[in-house]
Amino acid sequence: MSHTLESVCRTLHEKEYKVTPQRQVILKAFLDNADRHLSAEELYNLVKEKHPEIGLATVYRTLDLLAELEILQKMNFDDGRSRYEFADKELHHHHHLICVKCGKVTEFEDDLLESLEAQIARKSGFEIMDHQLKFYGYCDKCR
Amino acid sequence: MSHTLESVCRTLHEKEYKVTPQRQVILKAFLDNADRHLSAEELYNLVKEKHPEIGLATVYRTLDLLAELEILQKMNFDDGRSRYEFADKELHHHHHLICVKCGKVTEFEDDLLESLEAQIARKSGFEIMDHQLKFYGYCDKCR
DNA sequence: TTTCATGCAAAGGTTTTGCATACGC
DNA sequence: GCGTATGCAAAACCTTTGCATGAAA
Repeated sequence: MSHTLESVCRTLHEKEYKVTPQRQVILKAFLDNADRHLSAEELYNLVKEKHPEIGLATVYRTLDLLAELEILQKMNFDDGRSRYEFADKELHHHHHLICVKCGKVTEFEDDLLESLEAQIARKSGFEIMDHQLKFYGYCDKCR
Repeated sequence: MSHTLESVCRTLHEKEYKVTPQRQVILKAFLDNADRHLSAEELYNLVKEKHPEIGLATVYRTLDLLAELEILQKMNFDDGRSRYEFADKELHHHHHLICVKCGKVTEFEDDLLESLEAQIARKSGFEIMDHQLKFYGYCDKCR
């Protein structure tokens, strides 16, 4: 079950945040490019096409807010800027495959880390809440 | 087999980079704190104590060089700055445990991702060269 | 009407760069 | 002596913030 404009607006409403046109426009642009791991500036550039009045700071603030509400997750793919994706808490974790040649980020939809997590918790005394696994290599097209 | 001042200087020499006093001082400070995942500025502050003449830009340039030579690896622990650790290519990979409360980064010295890597390569067509796995949670002291 | 959100510009923090000087080899 | 490395300061880059204005509820 994925996010929709309506479901996110409902969440904003429940948490007593205002459902402004800017937030809706930004969210819609993000939803329309859900697979692209957009950065703030990329999203700003998309939004600007139809809504040049919206400021970059508003995009940053909206992304911050959605991340705080755990609707989005802030990610780092080592390209010097933060990128975002939907945080589907119910879904299994997925991993990221980062092409070191073209920079494309794709997802791999199996988790398979349970036994490793259990082992680490047992051996290290660390209480694990979350993880993030990135693979670097060459995508189909680049190798 | 880990890195030493001598081995790294030898590599610099072989690759026809100059073995300057600044590079040696910076490298020594890094070696003396090999477990701390120092950032450029932290390293600069250490170095400055005894060598106030060394500039921050030189620290950045030295870290860049050592990363390019694959002596160091640039890491990102989501605290807004790059951190570095030795890249021991021969050694097993290790994973990072990041405490979300105190920020401490510790290492877990088993890899155990071979079968997952094989599976991903098979299913996705991605040629995996490297990976990075971070666990977020609470360390011994913080929970 | 009250409170929160926005837009703009300025400031912040990290990293990079230009350039004259210094120095390893 | 040649060519790279350094130090300094300025610039570049991404992100956050202050503040007056505007709009949601």
